[in-house]
Amino acid sequence: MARLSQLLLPTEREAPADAEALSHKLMVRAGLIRQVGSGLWSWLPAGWRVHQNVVQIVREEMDAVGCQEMLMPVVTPAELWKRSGRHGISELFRLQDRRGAELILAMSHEETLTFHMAGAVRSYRDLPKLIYHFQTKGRDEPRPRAGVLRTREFIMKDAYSFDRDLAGLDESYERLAGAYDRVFDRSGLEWYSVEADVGMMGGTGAHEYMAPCPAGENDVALAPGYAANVEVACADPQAVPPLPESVSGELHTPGATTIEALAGHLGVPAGNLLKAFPIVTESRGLVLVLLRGDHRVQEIKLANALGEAVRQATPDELSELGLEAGFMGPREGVEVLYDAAVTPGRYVTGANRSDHHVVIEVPAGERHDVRRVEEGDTVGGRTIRIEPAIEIGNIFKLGTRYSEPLGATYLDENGSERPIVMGSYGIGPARIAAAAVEQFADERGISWPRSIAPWDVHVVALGKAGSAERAEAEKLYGGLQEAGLQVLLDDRDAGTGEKLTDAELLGVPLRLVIGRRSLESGTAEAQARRGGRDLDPVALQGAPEAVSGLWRSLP
RNA sequence: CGGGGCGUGGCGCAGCCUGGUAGCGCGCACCGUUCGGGUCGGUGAGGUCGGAGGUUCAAAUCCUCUCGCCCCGACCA
Repeated sequence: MARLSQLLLPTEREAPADAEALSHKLMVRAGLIRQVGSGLWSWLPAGWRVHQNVVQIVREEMDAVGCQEMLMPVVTPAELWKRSGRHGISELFRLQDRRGAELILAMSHEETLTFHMAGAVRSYRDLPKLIYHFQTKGRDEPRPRAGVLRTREFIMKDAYSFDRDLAGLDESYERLAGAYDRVFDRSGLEWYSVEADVGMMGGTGAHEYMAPCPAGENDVALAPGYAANVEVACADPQAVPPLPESVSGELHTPGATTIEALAGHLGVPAGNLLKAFPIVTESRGLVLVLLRGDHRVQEIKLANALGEAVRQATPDELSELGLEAGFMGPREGVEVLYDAAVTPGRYVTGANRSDHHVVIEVPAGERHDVRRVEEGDTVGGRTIRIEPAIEIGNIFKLGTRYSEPLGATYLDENGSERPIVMGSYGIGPARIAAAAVEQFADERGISWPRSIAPWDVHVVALGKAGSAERAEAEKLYGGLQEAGLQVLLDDRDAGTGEKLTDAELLGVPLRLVIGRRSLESGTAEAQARRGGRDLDPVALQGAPEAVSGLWRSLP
């Protein structure tokens, strides 16, 4: 049933006042989604059609590489998560049943599936296996945002691979990566995959699939032939001229507590300064990370370089060691760590004394790449740019992170017991829908790629109820449906402007208008939503075939 | 978790500072009009002012507590 007169499609003239992101505004205005609570959203009929279209594409491509669909519950015994060590995660929703037994809402399903595999897999002959499901995930996000982009409950396609060794995992990983390429190509999005952080929990490789758009929460570093999340990106820094010899010794720098102020005061580029970033780790205590003044610490790279979690030092910890914010520099008794971009030479740094800096000679020695890459850095001579993107999928080589604690093992040819080697692979259909809105919307509204659009064709019937235009539109509606097209008919008793405006807001790829004017020539006017391009009018005689062809020619 | 902001008919907002029986636009219902870009005119319905407590003759407005929501940052298996 796709008559607008009867459909639940509450369009709005104005966006919710608190909406910021384009996809948030448009998806609410177009009647696709409605908010229930913070990070909790309902999908109205038209929105759900988009979501289901994405789901179907994912399903087909998963099946095509031999991935088997099943279903696991959301409510899960806490015991499984205690065994894997994930019960302590702060985003985990916890609950109790009537007897007081502890349960959780699954954030993903590694534990549950590994538990099943532990029981089902005995021999290397049972491997490999590729399994997936679509299921609701619960994540008590500290800050849900931007409509459906980051929510506390959402549907995810999560797949898992089970192999006997790393070589097998590599094969499964490549196979899923191929399926992912096809999913995102078919979704009509602009996308790319990037190197990603594997996290502190081990894992041997990870890629994220990114859809570039302004509302994206991730920053991606891009150069021809290079793409990486800035959490892990590495690049060659831009050169800076050496510090002029005229600047030397101890410098009186009253109030120059920021890099900008200090560089301005001395009249030298920020790259001549040495920034001190105090951190604390479990095993090392306080460490002064030293990097060029024009650079910033990338805390994930730093944590990976140190092999342990990192936090910023508190003011108390600093004053205990006689360090003063704004005038900090290397000093005896404090461990230092130099960023890789700090080449040996002269730099201005804090003198560990109020209102004073000092020029020091930095020697050659151990370096760690812990800085965030900057726009204008280079990779193999090619310049980096940084853009925001939405993470729409990820693939991750888990290894034995879950199989070991959950006892998922198999016997090899020699009869020795080995842990199963796993991979995990996620896709968020809601994010694909939101990314499509972000990427293709114009000032009039959404412009869906035809592969995920809620309908293929939007037929607008002008004229008043009972008119010849309305009757012809009804006929066209029926004919197009018989030709296998998904058709939405605007049969409301509304004004022309309202109908056309709503059609543009909703963003169905092909719009056909039947009005008095078009009837005179026995045609329906056709317009492609993408670009608002007028197409040749379609003769009502034989319209279904012509429209099918037209539709296939659209993006 | 830190910072900022907002809760007043379905949506968007004013009123609050300076207390005195709640208002505007859109939408909605009905009548007429119009019928190729949110047409025009008329009539009308709809609100415990997020909640609780307090001050006061009187609270949307002042005070206390509380719940909810948004934005920036931190965080993000």
